[in-house]
Amino acid sequence: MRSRRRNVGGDNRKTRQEPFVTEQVGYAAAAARRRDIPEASVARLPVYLRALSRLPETGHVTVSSEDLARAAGVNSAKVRKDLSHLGSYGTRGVGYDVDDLVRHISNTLGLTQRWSVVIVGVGNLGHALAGYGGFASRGFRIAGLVDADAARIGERVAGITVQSIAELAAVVRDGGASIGVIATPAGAAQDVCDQLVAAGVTSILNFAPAVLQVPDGVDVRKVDLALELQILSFHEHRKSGIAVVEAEGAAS
Amino acid sequence: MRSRRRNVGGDNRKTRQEPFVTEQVGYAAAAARRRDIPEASVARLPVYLRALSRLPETGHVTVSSEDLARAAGVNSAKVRKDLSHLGSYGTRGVGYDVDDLVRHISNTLGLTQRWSVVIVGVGNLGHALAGYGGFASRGFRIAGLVDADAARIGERVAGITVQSIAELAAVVRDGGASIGVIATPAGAAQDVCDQLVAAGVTSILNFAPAVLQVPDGVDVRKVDLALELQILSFHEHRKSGIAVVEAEGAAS
DNA sequence: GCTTGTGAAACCGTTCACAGCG
DNA sequence: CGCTGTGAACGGTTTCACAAGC
Repeated sequence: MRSRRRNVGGDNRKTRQEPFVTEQVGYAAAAARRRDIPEASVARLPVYLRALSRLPETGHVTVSSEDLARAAGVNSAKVRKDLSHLGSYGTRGVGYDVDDLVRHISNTLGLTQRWSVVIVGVGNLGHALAGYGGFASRGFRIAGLVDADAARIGERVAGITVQSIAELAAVVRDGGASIGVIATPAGAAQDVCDQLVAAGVTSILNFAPAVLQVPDGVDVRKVDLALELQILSFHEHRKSGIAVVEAEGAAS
Repeated sequence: MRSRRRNVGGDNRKTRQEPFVTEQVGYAAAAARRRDIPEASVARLPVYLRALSRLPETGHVTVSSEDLARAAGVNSAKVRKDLSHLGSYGTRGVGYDVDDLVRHISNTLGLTQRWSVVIVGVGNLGHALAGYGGFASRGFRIAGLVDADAARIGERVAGITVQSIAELAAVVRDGGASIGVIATPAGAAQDVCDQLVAAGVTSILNFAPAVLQVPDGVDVRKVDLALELQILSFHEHRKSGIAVVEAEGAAS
């Protein structure tokens, strides 16, 4: 079993299967079709899903790319391109069937199965994450909370008892966790990351302001609050700079 | 020098001024030069800054693009391209002066001035944000915490007294806040956003799982936990799909 | 020598515009 | 007719490769 497999070129176009495939033996074919969805599209699918989830309440059975685009804050060409990567599930002249689309996007994102998540670090942020409703509501299960601080072990957070980081491998194994969330200080992040990977976690969501090294086959996404603020700072600064330039331009 | 198109990558902003490339000395020229740094580069500058901040401790006075690239988790060509947007501050055959680079990046990002931030919503996440050290340590000041829940008003969080959302405009004005952080439930986000904009906030960091509409000139960045998890879910799903495909390939 | 700075090429994502089809 | 699906054009980003210069 080779583990290295990134960025596979769309070499083999499998036969366009019939539209009804759900979770049958068409699994492999579905996986093959799913193979080369651009990352940028993948990142928008959850947004579409959220927008779609509010549509049935308003009595909509179908939705046009135009309407969905408005609800998702993008343009309609993008919606159509993105959805075309999942296959042709729209009806020309009509739009997309809402339920159908929800099902296909959910399938594509792998949300039909329940993923287990282990959260490392139960400080301010770890607490907030453990209590975050979006975890449970979108089918993610918290397999465990671990922390390096002995004083925190045994504490109950969001109904879960905090365990020692020494138990990490056991928590991952017993809870079947494949996703790890790092909510530790930056200094501990790489070490925690290594432990997560060693325990078998293959996807990591990193909240620590640190660059993580991981082996091939492990996906990392980062969320960095200070970075976001600094980017906004740049734009604020630029805006005030432009104001100066415009004032000088007007004065001359 | 080259005259780029005035296409500043962001999502929303108007600023319909002509190219007007001034090579004058001083603030206006600096602002003009700063005008067209690609968004992708801007997003990496904070990462470089963080990597650089740990270098003096190890006795480094200069740093090569190669070393900085390693510390930042990117490649050296990218580092050089990015830094070239700030001007030519490196020395061929030697590298970049660390202090110099920190100063130039900080200037570019507007981190030489202290920005004030107002946080709306003091739930789990709001608490975590208020207590987050990265705010203060990178020169951001919390101008105030506001919440719509009457039961929370008066509560002290991270040394700051929570005020009513009715006071938002006053908090923004008195605190000189130009950045707003939305940490409310999704349903309240657009309303809060409108209030922030009305109060004069021109940059928003949105943690609520909602698409925000803002007028031109206001920058929005979003941080979406559920979305990040769903993207990881996709990759987990894809990996297991590939495992299935490979197993079937081996079996046939 | 070594490392920066930068055109040029390759790549990727977005937008346009219209053919195709219900 | 209306809307999807998509080839083609476009624009931004990354990577390459090497000339410039300490």
